[in-house]
Amino acid sequence: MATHYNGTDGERAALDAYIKLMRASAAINARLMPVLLAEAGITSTQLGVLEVLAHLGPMAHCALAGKLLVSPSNLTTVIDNLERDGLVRRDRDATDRRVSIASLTEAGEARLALFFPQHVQRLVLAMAGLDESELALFGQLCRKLGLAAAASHPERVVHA
Amino acid sequence: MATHYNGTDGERAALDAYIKLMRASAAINARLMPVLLAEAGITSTQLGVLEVLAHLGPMAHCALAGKLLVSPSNLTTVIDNLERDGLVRRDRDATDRRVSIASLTEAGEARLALFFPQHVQRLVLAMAGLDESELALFGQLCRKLGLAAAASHPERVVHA
DNA sequence: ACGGTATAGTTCCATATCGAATTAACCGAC
DNA sequence: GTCGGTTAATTCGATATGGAACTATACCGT
Repeated sequence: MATHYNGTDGERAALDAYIKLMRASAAINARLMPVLLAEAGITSTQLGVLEVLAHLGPMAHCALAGKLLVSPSNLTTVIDNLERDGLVRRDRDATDRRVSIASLTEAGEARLALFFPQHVQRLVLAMAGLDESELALFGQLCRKLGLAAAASHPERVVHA
Repeated sequence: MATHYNGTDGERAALDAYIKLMRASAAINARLMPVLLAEAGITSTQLGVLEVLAHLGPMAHCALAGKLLVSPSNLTTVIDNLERDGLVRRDRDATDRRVSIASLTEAGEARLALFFPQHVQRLVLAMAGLDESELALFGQLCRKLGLAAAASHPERVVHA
């Protein structure tokens, strides 16, 4: 047991699973992110932005913040840095001038194409503690847990 | 599938599980941490420090950083803030004057005792997407994944 | 005893992160 | 058409976060 908390069984089960969840994500990221930053000059959140824009196309900041589960104010900073580095562009929406549409530049697409395959290689190594069937099961549990948590969290949009 | 990446099956499995892992931890923390900060004035990392000190007693910064998987420089900042708030105390080790021993103050123990039970209550709710047997299984998978990732990461100490 | 190396913390700098307040723009009721 | 509420994004201030450089101390081999 990772916790010594003197609560009910249910409490200790939840606390124990939570601690292991946080440890696992920290351990994985501690392996991946420093290399990514050193080799590609890209931080974790910046990668998230680039990936979403690459997969889903240009998107309003608001929608992007929902996808990435980060605050709008954080997103402003991250996109500032990406724009400064020439990887992302901001355009005002034509019909609603409040919204700012972020999209990948040519340089952004090129950069992503350059480092993403190696990043995935390292990801596979970092996740190698679980075999393929365990990964599938693990993913299902994560998804179930995450969706339930997000659903019971009224302020934040649920994103399937 | 959460990813559209055009890699091998193994790559997509790892990427998919990784994305779900990150989403789940973000969703859980998005539910827990704002409340903790608002009600107890305690951030996520500060809570980690308080918990470790409460369970394991006074500890050198170095050991604390290993337990929490954070950098020494980060820990300096966090302990600075905890010390300013009177929750933690620093003492120089008698035999090795390089090391700084962090320990809970009376106020720190009192504060922890005050908010921790409610925090655990909210944690149980946040984790309620999985039933007790699923939580146990999930914890095992997290642990296996995290330990493997940490073990293959030579720079950082492995902590069972 | 000395000198080189290793280790614990800290400082500094850049980035991330969030909440609150602010600004700009939209929209619905009247 | 205009006013009031709503929404999108930004700004601001505080904390977190990690790497690199630095300081102080310890240790080790000769």
